[in-house]
Amino acid sequence: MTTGERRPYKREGEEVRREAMIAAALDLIAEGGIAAATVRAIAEKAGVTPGLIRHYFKAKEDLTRAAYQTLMERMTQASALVLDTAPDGAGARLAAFVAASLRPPVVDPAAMGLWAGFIHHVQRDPMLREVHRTTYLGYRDVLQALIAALPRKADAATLRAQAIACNGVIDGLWLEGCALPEAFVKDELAEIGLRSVGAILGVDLLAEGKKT
Amino acid sequence: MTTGERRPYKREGEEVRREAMIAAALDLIAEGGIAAATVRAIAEKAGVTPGLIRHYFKAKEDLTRAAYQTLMERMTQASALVLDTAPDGAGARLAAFVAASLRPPVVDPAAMGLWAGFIHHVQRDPMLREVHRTTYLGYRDVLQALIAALPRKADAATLRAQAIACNGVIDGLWLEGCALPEAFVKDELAEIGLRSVGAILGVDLLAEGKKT
DNA sequence: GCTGCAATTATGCAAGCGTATAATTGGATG
DNA sequence: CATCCAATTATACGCTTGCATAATTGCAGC
Repeated sequence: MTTGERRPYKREGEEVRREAMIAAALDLIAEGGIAAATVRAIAEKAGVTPGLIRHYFKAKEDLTRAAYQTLMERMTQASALVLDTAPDGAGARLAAFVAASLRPPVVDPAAMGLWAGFIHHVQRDPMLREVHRTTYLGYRDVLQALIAALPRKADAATLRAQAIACNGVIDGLWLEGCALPEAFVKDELAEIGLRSVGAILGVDLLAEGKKT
Repeated sequence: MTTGERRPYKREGEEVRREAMIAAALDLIAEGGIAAATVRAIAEKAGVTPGLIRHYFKAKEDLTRAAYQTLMERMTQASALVLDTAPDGAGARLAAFVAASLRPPVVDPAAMGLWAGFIHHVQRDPMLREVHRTTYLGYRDVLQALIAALPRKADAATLRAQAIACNGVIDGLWLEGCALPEAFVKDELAEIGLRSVGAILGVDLLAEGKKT
């Protein structure tokens, strides 16, 4: 029989542990849904014992909140990244942004599962709701700025409506690509997205997109 | 002390009980997410004892499957209903269909929560996946038929791409309306949807929609 | 190298979960 | 109105869950 030795461990800073726990939680939710992200499973994946979670998050709900915030920040900076390496020209930048949103790794069943898993909490928890609102509107503002940069004339109200519409196309196509990946051939969604956004705005984005 | 009397009950047909249990499960998921739909809670809401659920569904997963199928059938026939009362004329029918999809009661946070709650299961359970696939493609076919009826000329490939695109706009705007209802004024989404679908197809749906 | 304290592990509990199985009873049938 | 079976209830079991609390230990500062 074993001598009941206590598990050895290494001390870490608060930040390191919190991040490990959040990452573990997101991984588990992506793999097996919200139900798989139990305190014990998160602890194991993060390489700690369940008790430590309680030490850093006073309740599991707090960890959930932190995980959602992290997820949203990841998404936001992922789309910002595309613009860093985008070519010059308003049309080309918009085209790159749209196309990137409709191809892997953004189009990814796991990402949708992750996002969907949080929806219930977002609808009920005012804090999560605020995170959601801020992220959504922030994303739309980026899109609206790209649209505004196009060489056209458009008043503010039109601009807002077009940004909402383009955001809607992107989100909808993203959703369908994630939910039913085998229903579309490679790059089909990106092409449809470019054509649709172009039609809404009255410009030819497909030509711009083909350049990249 | 009570005399431990057994709860009286009324015998019902299989169909009645199954439907009651499915309805109870959907209600609970809509109200409190998947986690709230426990066997005991479903039984209570359906007016029976937990054991009876096992009598009609050999496992909880079977009830989940039946509930998802029912949800999808509801949605399908809800959109078909709109077309029954739609005015004559291809453009007007399409406009009515689009607008109805972007207004209550179709745009409804609870419906989205319900839908999101099932996503994880849909991604993992081949049977649910098939139900999803069939429903999605069926809906898109209806939309494609409406588009095909427009007085324009368009080849099959273009038709398919446009149907996907229009479906994407509708789904995306639906999603945003459900997720952030207060971010849009009344009928704003429907108007944006009509304008966008019209732009994609090269027709003026807004004029058609205004008539109703 | 000792000391102190925060970081970490270990243990335990009450509640709720899905499921199995046995005991009852409603109500159609003759 | 007695019979009988399916519909229904009742009870219990083994697991897992989130959470509380107590015991340990790594390691920085002296």
